[in-house]
Amino acid sequence: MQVKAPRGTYDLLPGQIERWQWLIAQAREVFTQYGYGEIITPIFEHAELIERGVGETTDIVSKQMYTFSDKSGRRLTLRPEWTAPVVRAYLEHNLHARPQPVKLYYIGPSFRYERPQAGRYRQFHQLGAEAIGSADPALDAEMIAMPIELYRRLGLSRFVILLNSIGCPVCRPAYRQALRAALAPHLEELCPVCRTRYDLNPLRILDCKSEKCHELSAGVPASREFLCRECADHFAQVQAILEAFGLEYRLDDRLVRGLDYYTKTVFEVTSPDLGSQSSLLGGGRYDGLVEECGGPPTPGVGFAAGMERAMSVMEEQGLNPPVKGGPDVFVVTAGGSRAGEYGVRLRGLALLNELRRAGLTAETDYMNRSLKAQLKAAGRLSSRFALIIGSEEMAKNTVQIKDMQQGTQEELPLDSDLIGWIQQRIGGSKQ
RNA sequence: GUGGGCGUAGCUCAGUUGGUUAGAGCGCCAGGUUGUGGCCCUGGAGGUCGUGGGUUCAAAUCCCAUCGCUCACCCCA
Repeated sequence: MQVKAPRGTYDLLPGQIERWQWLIAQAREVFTQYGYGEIITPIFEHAELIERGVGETTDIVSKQMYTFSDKSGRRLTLRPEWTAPVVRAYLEHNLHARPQPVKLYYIGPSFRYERPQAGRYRQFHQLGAEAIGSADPALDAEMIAMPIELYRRLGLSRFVILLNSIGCPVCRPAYRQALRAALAPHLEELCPVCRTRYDLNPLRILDCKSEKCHELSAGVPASREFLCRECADHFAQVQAILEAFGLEYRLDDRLVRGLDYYTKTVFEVTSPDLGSQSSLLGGGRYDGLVEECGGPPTPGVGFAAGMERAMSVMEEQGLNPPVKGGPDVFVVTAGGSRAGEYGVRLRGLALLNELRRAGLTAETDYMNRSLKAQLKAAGRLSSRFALIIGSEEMAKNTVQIKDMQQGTQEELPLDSDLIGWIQQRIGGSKQ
């Protein structure tokens, strides 16, 4: 048997998961403040939804999907991203009947079959948001400002906002033609992939990393020069709002994004503290997607942020959640759970149970350790108090309570208000 | 799918031109106190040297293959 997590997946254990939970907690708080409600969709969807939603010619659909048939022969796909599933849910549950726009956020795993590397996994986690039903440029800006605010609260700094507009079905054909015209003389010099892109999706030639293609496409016109009146107007407003928010961004002619559904605004936030996969989040507007999925013409905009990427920067910069202390009390039973002292153990366990029911964080030993070793364990857990009970205490109906920080110890009657005594000393925050 | 780097204890790593029972630090467990943690001292457990084959009197060490990890390309979160 293979005792190893599958390639491109990993386990999160206590010690690292606190940071993960912190990220999620902060995200929930920020998204809620911005008026987004959480949505959870299935981890798998009908393959067709993803294929049509994301686009047949994209890398995701053409080579990165986990697609399988279930026992009834349905073709299903582990979701490679959340936008298409969220749009599906929007249509399925008639969310267009609710006040528009519908603002949703999500947190959870996505799957893409790729060779793993720094910041890239086969099961990775995204947190993101979608605002469906409005074409307001304020939402485009919100999709950038909101995650940036999340990063700010987590303590991340040093990111670069890349922005572009790739037009709409009205103006893009003209741009495509211009692009083809500019590249036509060099068609033979393009890489094989780009030669097929030339016909299918010439915009993608712009973000080809091959040196030759990069050179050849250097002088071509930018999509922004071909925007129709509406798109140009929209983009100007997005920029104005970002500026009003005090967010600095960089216009990037080559930012076209690899998913077919984008229209108008596209953006990416990158971090210099990441490896080669430097993108913290990406997103854009998708005014044609709802219709493509069988709904009425409905605008939408969203972003998806990589949780592993954020975690990586947080780790890099030593950004940790506020430290939580150890247990309030560690119950030490002298003589351990040895048969002869079982009465002691039983009394100790009853006390432990009582402490926990009172809302205190309480621990004990489960390894039949010596008194000394139990105290050591209590110290290792940074327990605030050690409550010690042995045969002497049993006889006197008392317990020893030791302050592990001060090193002081006193004896209290068993029928005194032990819990009150402890609560008073750990501060009133616990009930 | 392609290329580079790396696989020795739970973790981080030593291991000479091939040479005897493969080591250290940390961690873990126990003892140094008949019932008291942290520091210190002592001891202990723990390793198919990734796996398979080859060369050799002898392989952790050299060769081949294979698997895994990792970084990069493509692309993206």
